[in-house]
Amino acid sequence: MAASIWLLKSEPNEFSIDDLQARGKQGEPWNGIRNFQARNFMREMSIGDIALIYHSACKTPAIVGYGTVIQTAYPDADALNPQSKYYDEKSSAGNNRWSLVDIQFSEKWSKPVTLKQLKTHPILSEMKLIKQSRLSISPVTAAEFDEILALKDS
DNA sequence: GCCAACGTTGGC
DNA sequence: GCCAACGTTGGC
Repeated sequence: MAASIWLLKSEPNEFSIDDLQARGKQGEPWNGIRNFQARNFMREMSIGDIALIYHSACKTPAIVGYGTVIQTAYPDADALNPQSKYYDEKSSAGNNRWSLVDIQFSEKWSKPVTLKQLKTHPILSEMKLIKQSRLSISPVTAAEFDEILALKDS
């Protein structure tokens, strides 16, 4: 089966694509997702899936490159740690509500595809990212991915 | 910093 | 199980 394509948001102040690149081949645990829809998408991810990286809450929101899924969903230990800002009192070792995947850096684009471009594009303006703006992880169709790649090379 | 959108919580 | 209140996200 062909790899699926996803879009993962991150705030560059917190964790940017440069930080992901710096992690090298060990990758980064994509922790702190506390939204059920986003979590469910993570649980559908397979090794080798493409993870577009979108920078949000910054000067120019944009898709800035992509990574690859190198570890499928596993329990998020931060949910069980009262010291963590991602602690969830409703989770327990036997019933951890939250999961995460590991993402490895693949490529940073010299020409990011901006939110403005997406919003004005006939196909990309229909993306889940745009339609459901607060969702931090969303699926991307093969057709949408083609259009995104065309824009970053244009 | 404002505020619209919207997911989650909790009282009933 | 409804829905008002609340909290968070994220573009502008």
